[in-house]
Amino acid sequence: MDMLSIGQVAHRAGVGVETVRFYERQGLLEEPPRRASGYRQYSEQVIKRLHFIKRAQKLGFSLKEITELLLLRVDGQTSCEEVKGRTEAKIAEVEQKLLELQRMRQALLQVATLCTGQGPASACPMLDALDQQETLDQIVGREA
Amino acid sequence: MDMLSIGQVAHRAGVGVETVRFYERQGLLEEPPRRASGYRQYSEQVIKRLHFIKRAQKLGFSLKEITELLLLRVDGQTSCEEVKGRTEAKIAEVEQKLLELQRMRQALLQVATLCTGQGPASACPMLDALDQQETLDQIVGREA
DNA sequence: CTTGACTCTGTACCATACTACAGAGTGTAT
DNA sequence: ATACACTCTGTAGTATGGTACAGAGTCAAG
Repeated sequence: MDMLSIGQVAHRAGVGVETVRFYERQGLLEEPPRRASGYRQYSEQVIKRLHFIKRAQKLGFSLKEITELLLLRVDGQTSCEEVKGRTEAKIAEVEQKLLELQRMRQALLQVATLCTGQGPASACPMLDALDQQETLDQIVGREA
Repeated sequence: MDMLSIGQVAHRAGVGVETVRFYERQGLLEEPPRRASGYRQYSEQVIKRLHFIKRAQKLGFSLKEITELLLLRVDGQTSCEEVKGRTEAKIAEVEQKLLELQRMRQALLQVATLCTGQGPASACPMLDALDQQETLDQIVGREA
């Protein structure tokens, strides 16, 4: 099994070398073994880990949340039940984000229909809507 | 027309005093006239402006984007069409995020069904699945 | 006229997620 | 053996959207 340098890892994962070290400091990547010189030596595994991180980020997870997702597998202390609990909490979180985004989408769509797409911006009905709380409050809802 | 102090403005708009000054520095609020003492004097107008900013933020616009929206209206050159275009771009952005979250939700749900909720984490079928990232890759999809 | 709340400027700080050095040592191809 | 790319640690800077002082001056009520 041949080892990878940090530069090779970064290149193959499509991130910067500094990012790899940053993730290590943040606890998203384990500290890899070192050569006598102190150079980090990675196995192929870390590429997959980096891909996982990037995907999760695209889905709106913060690095902190991703750390938690990763801990689900690493932490040998936790029981299977706890694993299930965390996963379900994460699902609830995702569903909450989905609801928020769906409401945002509705608001944007409705606001967009106001816009005729003609005339100067000074007379744009959409900007007017943003100026008058009744309109947008109706659309967006008036939660805290 | 009576004038408002920065504290009154902040209170009525539901933001902090520091936030009002911050928005001024960022160019989201015009520099208001001052009293002899240097105290800022605001008209009612600024309350509307602040509401506009908060509503646009709720729709997912960044302060920079909001600045642009505000400039669009001031600039007689730009058309309503441009505002519509920006809104539609924002809608596309939100819809993309929705798709990604829905896929993540599916992945988490499927992974959660593997978990019996019993026994130690070392024997958790879900963790096994997560250990072999191919499984999750399959579920989540393996785009760039 | 004093007290306490308010406001002023300027700077520093919080979290998030990197990114860019400096200055030193290392690996390798020719 | 020497050139040059690579890596090391540590620190500092970027952008976003604020928040929190310090130290000075101001306003309004009693």
